[in-house]
Amino acid sequence: MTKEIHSIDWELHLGYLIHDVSRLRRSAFDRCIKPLNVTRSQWWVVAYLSREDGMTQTRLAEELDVGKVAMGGLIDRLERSGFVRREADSTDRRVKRIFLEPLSKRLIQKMRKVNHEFNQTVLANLADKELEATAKALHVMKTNLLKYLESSEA
Amino acid sequence: MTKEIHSIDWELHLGYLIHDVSRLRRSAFDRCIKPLNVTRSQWWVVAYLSREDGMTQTRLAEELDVGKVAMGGLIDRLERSGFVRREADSTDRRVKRIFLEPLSKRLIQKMRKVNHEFNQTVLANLADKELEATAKALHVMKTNLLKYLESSEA
DNA sequence: AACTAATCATACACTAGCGTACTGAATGAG
DNA sequence: CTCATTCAGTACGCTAGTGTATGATTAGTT
Repeated sequence: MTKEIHSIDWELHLGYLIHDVSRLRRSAFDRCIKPLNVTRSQWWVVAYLSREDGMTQTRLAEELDVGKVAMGGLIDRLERSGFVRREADSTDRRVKRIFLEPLSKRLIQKMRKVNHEFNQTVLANLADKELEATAKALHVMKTNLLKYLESSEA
Repeated sequence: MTKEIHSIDWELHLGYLIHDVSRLRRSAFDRCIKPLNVTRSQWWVVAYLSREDGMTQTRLAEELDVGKVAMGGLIDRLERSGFVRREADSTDRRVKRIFLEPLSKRLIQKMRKVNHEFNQTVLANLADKELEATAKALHVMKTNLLKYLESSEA
């Protein structure tokens, strides 16, 4: 029937879809990790620290593409929950380095499993080839967006 | 080189990509509409009202898949900016209906153009066929996610 | 008619993001 | 060496989302 769909339709459709999938993905993931007593944003901090312990706050903020203030708040809450600790840098008295506490190691173990199961759920009924094509298209969009954001930031 | 990529790689990759594209899309869109003096969330409310003026707050919250409290706040701000007005329902004294003010009509006109240009930018260098395939894959993910969220909400 | 249920909007507390302004510390130019 | 600049982290105020609780009002049941 609607064989000839104009590009404007795909534009809108795709916009909604990306928005929806991303939102639903967040909701679902949040529900998955609720029992672990850590929020999605907080988990990302721990995940990055697990690859390189002792980063500075500013560095973490850059890696996660988040403002320094937001990162400060996240670390406040993570520290209060006992997942990380702040430590003063020995050579530069401005910087505070963030280290994982034992509690986080346990979290990381549990999260590995949750992550895998979650992806299985989301990507069910999709062939590798489709996933590859989708990733490629999304990558182009990402490039377009980065270019746009760069060009208009002046 | 890396011809044989295991599905686990795509899982992760795709997760990051969806997250990134969605985030960058939001940032870019926010920057686009900054001159219009309305936020992304607020714009969505106006957009939905433009299709059916005079909805109740609860109905709007459902349509936009947002909590009633969040919707209340959005309407507070939209009302303060003069984009909408609250009106008491004549038959049910609990409900307040939201109506667009003239200021919104002008906004809608401007937004039409912004939206089109924005999509052109994001979807540059992508063929219709690729967009179609991507939309299809995202739709499957959306279905998976909805099923999961439904099943686990008990 | 009276009591209970559900419903609409709101209040409060929390997480999370942004932007701007600020303090203290380090660094680079003159 | 000193002064200006840069940089790390924080404070404050705003938007936006969540969940839970509450008051008012309506609707349903007995």
